[in-house]
Amino acid sequence: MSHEDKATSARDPESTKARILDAALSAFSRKGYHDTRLDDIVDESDTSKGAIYFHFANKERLFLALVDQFADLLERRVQDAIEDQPGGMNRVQVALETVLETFGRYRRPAKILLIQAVGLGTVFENKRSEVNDRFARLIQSYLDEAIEVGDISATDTEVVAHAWMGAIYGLVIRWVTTGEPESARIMNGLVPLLLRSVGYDTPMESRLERTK
Amino acid sequence: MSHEDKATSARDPESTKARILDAALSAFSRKGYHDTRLDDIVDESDTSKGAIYFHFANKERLFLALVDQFADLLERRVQDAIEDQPGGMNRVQVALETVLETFGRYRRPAKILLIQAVGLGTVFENKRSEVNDRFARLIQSYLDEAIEVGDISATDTEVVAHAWMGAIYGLVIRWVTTGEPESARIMNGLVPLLLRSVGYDTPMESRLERTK
DNA sequence: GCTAATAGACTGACCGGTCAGTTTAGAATG
DNA sequence: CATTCTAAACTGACCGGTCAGTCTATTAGC
Repeated sequence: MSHEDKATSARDPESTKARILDAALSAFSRKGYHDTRLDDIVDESDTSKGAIYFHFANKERLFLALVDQFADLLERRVQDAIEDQPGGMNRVQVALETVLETFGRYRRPAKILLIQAVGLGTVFENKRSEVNDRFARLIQSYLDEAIEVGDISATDTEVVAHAWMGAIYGLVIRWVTTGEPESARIMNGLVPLLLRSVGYDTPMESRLERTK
Repeated sequence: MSHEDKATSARDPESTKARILDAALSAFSRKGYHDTRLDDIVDESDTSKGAIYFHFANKERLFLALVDQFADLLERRVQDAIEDQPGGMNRVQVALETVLETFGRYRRPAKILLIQAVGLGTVFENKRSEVNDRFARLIQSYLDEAIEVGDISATDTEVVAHAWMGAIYGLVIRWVTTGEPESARIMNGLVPLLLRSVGYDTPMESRLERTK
């Protein structure tokens, strides 16, 4: 027992930090902020308390790092998906789909942002509403664009954007916790619903139903 | 100073319990579950730790009592508002308006249900999703009714109901925390938006805009 | 109608576990 | 051997929950 017990690959700060973030993601998303002990993260990351406090100022910062990390990812993905889209309502639709698809692909970070970051104190609440507003404003700007282009008629786009975020959150939260409305059903049901809410009947899928 | 200092009406179990619930409502809605100390509630209610534990099994139960209290109120109000409404889309609209109006009138309980009850452990999460589903199912049943009557065409009403709850939550949360979109703006913007999302163009307000 | 007994409501000092954060010693690297 | 990083034992504030005891009201006995 001595020089290099487990392949701890000691001396690779980046990998250590990544392992900590990984374990934190797993633990926080499972048990929430308060029910996650630093020692849980130590165990799961196969590191130590000292390592955590070397890389992060405290528990709160570690948690916030995860939120930021995911918010950045989400924004990047939306902007990448948008950029080679023609203006107007197309962008709105792609933005919505990307947000949904990203939440679907990254369940655990989504859970942290949408659930575990809620109802903690002021610091977290600020961060959360900061991230939230960031995306609401993004959507809002695409909506305003679509209005300018004439794809849809004028409305209170701020309210629309926040309502949409809320609708997405509501369903994703449910899906993340219960697995219930399958992601396909969410995709197929929600996006047209939202688009219709601003009077944009989604093309490329004619309405088949019209019973009675 | 003597026989009956403050109108503390000491020895009135009902009023004591009510004072505790009141103080708990105030404290929890302000600081959240974990940041609220039992002693905060003791101070604010002008009672004692013992009194709290006489009336409630523990901190958790005290909190859940508040959630239940508000959920019951909300359901009662919706059902009262609904009952003398003709079937179909009218009910849907009135239900929506009542939910919104109730959240508006009872800010603090709303904040507890929508924010402070999120991201606490399993017990709370279950309670929250129980309450949430209760209202989603209520809305869903009115929607199904409206479809049957022929007011709107068929859709995935479960997804719609949850999306609507989410949209409402999203805006109310924002309003409760920042005061931002004034409640009038929410009412006027959100309800038509939601109704339009299922292809029901709100009557009694013709669309004026249609630029270009 | 006075005292005693009982129950119910309430008080608050205190206990004891928990955990974020600190410290210290030492390993790896260059 | 200096620096950077990690391990793990340790500290102590903090706070939910307990409980022995007090206070008041009501009933029973005489």
